[in-house]
Amino acid sequence: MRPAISPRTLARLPMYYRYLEDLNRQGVERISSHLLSGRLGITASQLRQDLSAFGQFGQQGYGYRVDELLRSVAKVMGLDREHNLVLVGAGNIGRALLSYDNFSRRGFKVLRIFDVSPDIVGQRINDIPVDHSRNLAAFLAEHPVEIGVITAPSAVAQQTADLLVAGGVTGIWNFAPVQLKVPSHVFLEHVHISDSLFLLSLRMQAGC
Amino acid sequence: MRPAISPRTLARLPMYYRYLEDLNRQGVERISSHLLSGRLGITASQLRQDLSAFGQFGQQGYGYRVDELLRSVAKVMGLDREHNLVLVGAGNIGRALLSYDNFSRRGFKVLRIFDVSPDIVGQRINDIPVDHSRNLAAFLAEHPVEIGVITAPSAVAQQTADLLVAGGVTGIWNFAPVQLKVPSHVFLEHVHISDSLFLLSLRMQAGC
DNA sequence: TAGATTGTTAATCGATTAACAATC
DNA sequence: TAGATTGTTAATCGATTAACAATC
Repeated sequence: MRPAISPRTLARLPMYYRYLEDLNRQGVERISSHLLSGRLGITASQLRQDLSAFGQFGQQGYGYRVDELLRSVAKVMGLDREHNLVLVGAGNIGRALLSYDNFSRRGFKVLRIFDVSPDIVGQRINDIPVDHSRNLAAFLAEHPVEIGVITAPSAVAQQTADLLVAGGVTGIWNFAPVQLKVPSHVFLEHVHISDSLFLLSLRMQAGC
Repeated sequence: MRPAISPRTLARLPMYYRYLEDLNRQGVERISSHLLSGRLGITASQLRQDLSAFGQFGQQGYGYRVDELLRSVAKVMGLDREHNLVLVGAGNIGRALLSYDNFSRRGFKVLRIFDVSPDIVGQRINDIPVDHSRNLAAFLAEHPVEIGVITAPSAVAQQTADLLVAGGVTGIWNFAPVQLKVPSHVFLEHVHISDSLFLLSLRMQAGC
């Protein structure tokens, strides 16, 4: 097993990926660590240090080939393969995520949506069947799912996480504003939307 | 002016606030740094260190009064006053944010929504008038707005930010997956939703 | 009072930056 | 070749943790 990579380094990879995609789309062939880091507001040292945690992708005197680096970063991030997802909670945020084509394009396939509202159970959203949440465990027993998306209300977030974990999910993407407890083998990422607004307010207030 | 507070400390405040609110709602009167930090998965040292950047809120031998600490943290975060917002881009994410009552409850008032779609310009969403984006500058000239929310497509995110800054906004809450450039007096918080999913994928792939 | 717990100082740890030999 | 730029080691910086005197 590779040595553990620093969490800060990991957290910057998606930004690199996003920007490299942009450059690639624009047809840029090569880029140096100085130019790339400058655009991202970090130092060239940091960029090279970060990349070196995953391998050697550049050439002295030349820099990086954008398309090659993009492909390498994608692979490191697991974006070269498919991921099966389920989404629990088809409220506003859930629907916003589902309508975002960026994910399916990158191989994140939502197999099924779970909700408790009789209005939508049995329907389809973005061509994905909506099932009642009580059937979540049964579904997971039948289908291999890597990632569970929690867009359900806070009150049921923890029990939803428990069901997902029991069903063999190894990654949870949580939008409910609560600290979830999951076993250490399960990876947890949260998007605390309101925390972000409150942090903006705090920084404006504190002036830093 | 107070000495600058570490960005990591700032970033944890919203979590403290959220959890204290929970405790307060449950009627808990007092809590020690050990108990509180334990629930949040950090050390008691870190919690006390963080709080001490803003003042002294506890009592030796007793701990913290939940309601007092909550009020203090809210004040530090600027949540004891109103903030005027405008939202640019009433797509899926924009609408999801607008339907989230959590913000208006905390004093974040969306004065107006801007979009370019003829289907919604002139309508109201959640009782907030929708105006054409071309009128954004004019609106900002007439109304004091602190925070601009960018939920518009990436392609127009930077020019939207420029308009907001020119209009006197001092905080930008950005949901477009691009690195915005803003002057140093403007505070910028972004919610890069897809970065978060990609980071989850990366961590699962890398095993850390 | 005795026990508990804070606020803060000092020690440790980790992350960032600087520097440079290797080399395209 | 000469100039440019990488990958990596060493130096610096900042953040976290440990420890403890102060005190409720």
